[in-house]
Amino acid sequence: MAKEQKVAVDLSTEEKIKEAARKVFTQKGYAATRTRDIAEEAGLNLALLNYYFRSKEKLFEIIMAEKMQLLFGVIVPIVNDASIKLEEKIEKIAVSYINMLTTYPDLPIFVLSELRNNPTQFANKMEVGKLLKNSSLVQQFKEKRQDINPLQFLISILGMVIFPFVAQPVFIASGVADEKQYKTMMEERKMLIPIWVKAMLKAK
Amino acid sequence: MAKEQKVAVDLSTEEKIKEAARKVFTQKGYAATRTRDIAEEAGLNLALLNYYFRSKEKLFEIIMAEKMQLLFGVIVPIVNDASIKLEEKIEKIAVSYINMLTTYPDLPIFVLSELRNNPTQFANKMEVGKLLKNSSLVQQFKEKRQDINPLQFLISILGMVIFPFVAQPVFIASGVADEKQYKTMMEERKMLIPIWVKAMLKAK
DNA sequence: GTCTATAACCTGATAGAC
DNA sequence: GTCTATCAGGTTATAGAC
Repeated sequence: MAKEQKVAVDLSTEEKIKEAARKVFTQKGYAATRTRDIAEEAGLNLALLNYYFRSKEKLFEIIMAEKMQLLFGVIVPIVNDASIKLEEKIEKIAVSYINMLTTYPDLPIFVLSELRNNPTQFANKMEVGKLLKNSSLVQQFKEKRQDINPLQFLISILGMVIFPFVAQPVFIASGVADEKQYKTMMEERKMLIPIWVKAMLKAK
Repeated sequence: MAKEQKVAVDLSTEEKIKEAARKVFTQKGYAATRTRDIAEEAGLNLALLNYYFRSKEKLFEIIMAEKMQLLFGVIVPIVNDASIKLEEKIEKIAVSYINMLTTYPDLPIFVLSELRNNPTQFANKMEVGKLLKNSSLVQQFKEKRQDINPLQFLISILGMVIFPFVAQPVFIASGVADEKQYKTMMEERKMLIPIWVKAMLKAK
């Protein structure tokens, strides 16, 4: 069967290319992606990629910035909202992240593995670091627990929320669960993680 | 400054190539690695790669199998040892993994991102799945908590242990911590994770 | 704006001398 | 076994017709 155009036809050419690039880059990573793959996915000619975006790298940078925004953008408004108390923040982080990652399960592995290759290239997009370090969540945690580095707590929450999506291909391919069961489990985790994290808060 | 040979000179040529391949593949991934990079890293000529390993892909498969063994091999003997009780298993998993990952911090992101690209190609190396599903740890958890899917528990432990290493480049590059501080935090986690996980076990 | 054809370059692999 | 030189094929990017 011949490969077919996968992108809706009622988009501008530029948007068709971006849409195809989002899909292919996210699935295969920068290095394994050929501009031909993107053109084919978009149902367009190869030359149009360079006409609209000048180079593979420029196109990638646009997609990468978008994807980092998507991944980090979920957490920033929550951890920094001082009007939400700690326990509620935890619930919101779990629910928002799991909702978003259910839609884009390969987002974290994409962003994290591309950042491994070029940690500095995108460092400017990562003031996230300082936003987290001085966040309302960190302040609230400090009030509860002076004996533990708040970063340890934050990393643990993120690990419980994000890691299952990073490891999803392993669990599926190894037959631990099928895709549907896995999705159900992620749904369950919206309830489970807040319960577990609250228990961690009190643990001695 | 000219790039130099990075591998000890007292190894066999074959082992020099493997050692270089371990380093370059792990750092950059299969697609972004050029056989020339490996040859240069080994301080050897490009032709020797094909002489000893026939192709880039064959060499990669050898390294990939090694790395999967390293990543999955840590946990299998622990979760399946019925003579160790649940709480002790948790401690052992945290300590063994963090020790190993401190030595090979980029191991998880490498294995997980390569598996994303070819989940089926390495599926045979992943009976790990069933080993975990029927493990002593799962049995022991079931005795304690009939109300929670044991896989949820296992994924959470692994997330707390492995995720910090997957996300290390982000935290370092965003200035949340420097490499030394991060290492200290990982050391602390050997104590912290067992405490937190035990609290999760009792959480209602 | 969109296409075909092709240039310019890169990469994996091999031939053949030593 | 190890090297240099080179091939064959693929990939990004562009030129130029429409």
